Amino acid sequence: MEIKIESISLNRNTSEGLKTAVEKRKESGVGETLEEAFSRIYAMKNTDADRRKIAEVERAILSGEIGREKKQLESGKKLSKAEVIRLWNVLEDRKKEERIRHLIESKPDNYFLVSNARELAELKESIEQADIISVDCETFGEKDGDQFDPYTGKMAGFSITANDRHYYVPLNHTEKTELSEDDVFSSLKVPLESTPNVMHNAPFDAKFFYVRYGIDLITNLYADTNILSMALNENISHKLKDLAHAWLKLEDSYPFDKLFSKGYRFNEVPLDAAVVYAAGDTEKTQKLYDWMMGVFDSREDLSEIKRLVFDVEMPVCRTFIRADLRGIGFDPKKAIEVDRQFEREVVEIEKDIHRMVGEINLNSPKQLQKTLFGELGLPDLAKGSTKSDVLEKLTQKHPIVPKIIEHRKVTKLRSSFTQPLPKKVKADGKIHPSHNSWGAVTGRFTCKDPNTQQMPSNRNEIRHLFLADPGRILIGIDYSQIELRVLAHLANDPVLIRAFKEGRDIHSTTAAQITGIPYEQIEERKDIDGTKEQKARKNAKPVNFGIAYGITSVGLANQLNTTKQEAQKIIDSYFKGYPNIKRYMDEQVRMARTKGYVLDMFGRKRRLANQYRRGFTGGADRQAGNFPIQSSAGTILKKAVVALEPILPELNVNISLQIHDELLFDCPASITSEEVRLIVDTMENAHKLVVPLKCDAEIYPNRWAEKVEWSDWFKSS
DNA sequence: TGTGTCACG
DNA sequence: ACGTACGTGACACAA
Repeated sequence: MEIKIESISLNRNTSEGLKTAVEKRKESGVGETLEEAFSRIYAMKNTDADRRKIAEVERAILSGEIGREKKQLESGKKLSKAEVIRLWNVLEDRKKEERIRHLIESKPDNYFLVSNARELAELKESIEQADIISVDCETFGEKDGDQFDPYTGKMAGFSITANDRHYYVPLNHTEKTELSEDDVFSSLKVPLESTPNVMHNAPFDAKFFYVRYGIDLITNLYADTNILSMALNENISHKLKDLAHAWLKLEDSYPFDKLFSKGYRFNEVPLDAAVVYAAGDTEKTQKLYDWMMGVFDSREDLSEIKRLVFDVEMPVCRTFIRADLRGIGFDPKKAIEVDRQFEREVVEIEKDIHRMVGEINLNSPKQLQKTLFGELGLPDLAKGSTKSDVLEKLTQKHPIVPKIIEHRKVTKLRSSFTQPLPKKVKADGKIHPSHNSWGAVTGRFTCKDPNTQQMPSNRNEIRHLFLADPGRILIGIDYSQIELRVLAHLANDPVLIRAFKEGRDIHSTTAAQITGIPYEQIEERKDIDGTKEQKARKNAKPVNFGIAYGITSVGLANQLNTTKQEAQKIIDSYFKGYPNIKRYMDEQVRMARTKGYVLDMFGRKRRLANQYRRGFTGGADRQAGNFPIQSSAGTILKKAVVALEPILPELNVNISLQIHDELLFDCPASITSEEVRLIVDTMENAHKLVVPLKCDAEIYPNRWAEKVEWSDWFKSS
């Protein structure tokens, strides 16, 4: 590898240690001593990282390790901060070269580069003899490609660990081997697909193998060390190298960008270095897996979470790798059309706003602050914050406020949805999001590229851009009030339990508990505008939502736009009406404070000791109250996914998306109402609580969220 | 790179 | 007395 060094060393031969002022003056070369130059640069506005770099360069110059840049010296320029940073980069590159040299020299005897037919045959045999292998791939992006995207990125090569032998198979390196990609996969496809495997971040690697080479590592995916790691401790860093360091006490290994220069791609790494780096990753994965399984098996208290991992998490992980690969249809033409319409709306709003206050960048909270609280003199209710729930309260004070809120909404829709989404469409015309089935500390999913969990639900233009495949329809099935049902179960609260058993409206029930108005009276009069019953129910909704978050008077006051005192009264009467809920929440807080963690219904754990130590006491209390509810609800949906596993293929149905308490299914247009009921029943019976679970199904024949009535759809088809 | 804001459940 | 809703990811701005 070649690293360009643009500077020259003036003083490599000068003796180390103290130098005279004369020498320093000479070295700096421009009538300023180095000491003066550095104190000048130290006095500038520097970040902590900058200061570290400056100190490093100062040390290197004074020790003669590096000299100033030739170009700068010749033109008589004083040492600038920019030059210091450039010199730091040169030093960094030198260090990288040294690390690579060390890496190559330290190659263990059980690391093998697979570069010819004989070595390939050896690897094949190793895989065939192994009970389980670990797999990892190295990727890169070229031109428009993204190294993290299996649809546009490429695989430089992959590594395999089998029976403590660690192989790297280059596929796409600039340094060629005797093997083509065809040679490799015609030999290895069967053993790779038929041997149970373990990966770290399995969805990433499995998708690359499947998309680039049609290799299915999903069916035999046995464990993902990222998931195992979440099960053992959700709070730590789950990067492979960090885990190997923390748990295996393996010496620190450098991540890619600490080893190779900026812009360097893995396919450009010399093979003798690549093999050590890449095979090191599968060795770590394998050793982590062995270590973690040892921990799970030796500790009785971990048997429940181990069951959760292998009976629920791993099957769900596999299901969503397949869901992401299948993707979901998208309508980019319509997206552009909708974007144009939004643009027209924005132009109109901006005209109105400029008429009122002149030129202003509405995207800049700073400028907005100045205009609203400065020039217009509106009251600053929240320390200068201009977020929309604060602005909402000023909407009567000045006609510009509702305009700003509307402007925010529409520009948000454009910048987060109509503009970026068409760029996410792959060659097959579909969007392929990336679900992480245990991405959140609460066990919930996360999703990215794009995050289909945050498509707007109040305006349907965006969801309508997602399409059913030709000849097929989308069906969305969501759990109704699953968190409150879980809470009723966990807290064993008689009022809440009875409400769910009798199929009562839960917001009216809470309104009755808070106000003392009889439930039936609220139900009767809740649709009549201006009645106290309607108002009571409207106020009860945020209470029901907030209760699972660890409600506070300030939080509720903000939601209801009322005073802290008023909110506190509501909370007090809520807990008076639901005494067991209060007791349950207190119990979680006590558990978190004494034991340092809380548990959900299925043994999933949230460790909060650190939060308490850091003085985030109130926050940790609320997290303790929220976790069992959020986690249990999420796990019930995951159990439903597992329960559906044998059923869906029979019905020719696939899961497309997950939105926390909802699944979006891709179904044949010919699906019958009985078949949909079977899916609903399976979801409702995924787990038995003391209250019934209830699901609602919506039929979307063409576009997501564009629903037709159940009765209409099933009579016409 | 961190902060503020806002989309979702 | 203090500072608050829980959990995410994406984007624009300001350094």
